[in-house]
Amino acid sequence: MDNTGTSAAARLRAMPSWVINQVAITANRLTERALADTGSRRYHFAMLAALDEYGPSSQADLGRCTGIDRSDVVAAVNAMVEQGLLRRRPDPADARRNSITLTAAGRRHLSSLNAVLAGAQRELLHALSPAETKTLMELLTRVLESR
Amino acid sequence: MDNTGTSAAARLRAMPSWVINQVAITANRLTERALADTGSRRYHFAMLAALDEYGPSSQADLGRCTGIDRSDVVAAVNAMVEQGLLRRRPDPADARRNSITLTAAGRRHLSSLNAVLAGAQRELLHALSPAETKTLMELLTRVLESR
DNA sequence: CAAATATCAGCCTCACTGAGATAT
DNA sequence: CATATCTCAGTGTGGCTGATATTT
Repeated sequence: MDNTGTSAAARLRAMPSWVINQVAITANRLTERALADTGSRRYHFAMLAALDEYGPSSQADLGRCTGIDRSDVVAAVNAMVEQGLLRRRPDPADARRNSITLTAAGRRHLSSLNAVLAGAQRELLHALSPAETKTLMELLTRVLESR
Repeated sequence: MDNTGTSAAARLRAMPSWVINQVAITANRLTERALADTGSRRYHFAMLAALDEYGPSSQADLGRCTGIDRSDVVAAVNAMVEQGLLRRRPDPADARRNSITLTAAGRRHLSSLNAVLAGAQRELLHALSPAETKTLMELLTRVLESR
């Protein structure tokens, strides 16, 4: 072999799961780099965005609508309560639940994360036209929703 | 929130890096499950496929054409030499390198992995037509090659 | 000399599991 | 009772870093 150009094996380049994973690795690198100076991680953004969209939620619901495991939700809520971005209170209507709410600081923080992450998306997809990006998203969404 | 349908937040569903990552998680789950009874992992398959395609290679080249880190290549080669799938010899032409070659057992093993992984791809993409799959792969490949 | 290779030890995040306590 | 929520402790992989020894 003489792989000067860092091009991957044809067998791998033709395998959907491999290509998808490589793109995901790239995407995660870019988003992590973008978030580096914000004090937040990807999980944090996902939960802030969900709370902004749905309003006060239980941790279980938060996990469901972000795809984050229940036990990782606990850790992320802990961290963000500590940072003053979230408030955690017992849910008066169901004592099993915590009611998690965005604070004003959390809402401000979310909007700065939005800007930062929008930049990462552009970096990731700069080779695609808007129409192609739309097509890509539709296809990926179909794959995701098919299970 | 009342997220009975497990549908994700709109903000996340609209973010390319999030959707790509979710699909990658799904893909990795399916491929790992498919490989479960084979004694191999994804890294092992990637390296076997590269060796089959390019012939005997150094570990550094193997890492480059699979996207696997140099230090993880060491571990994977160790495991597969142990299993009798690979042979590791010093490269007579360059004493810094090891020459890694497929054994007959390695070649046989690779073709059973091929079958198993083809099934996982079908599972992953069953919601897409062949033409859509092709489009998806083209777009993802462009994203990958743009960096 | 600088650059490339192989190896080792170790880090961190993420995705996930299992079990327990509490409440519905 | 079964089910749901929250929490904790812990696992395993994957992607990555830094250092070292050796060779080109």
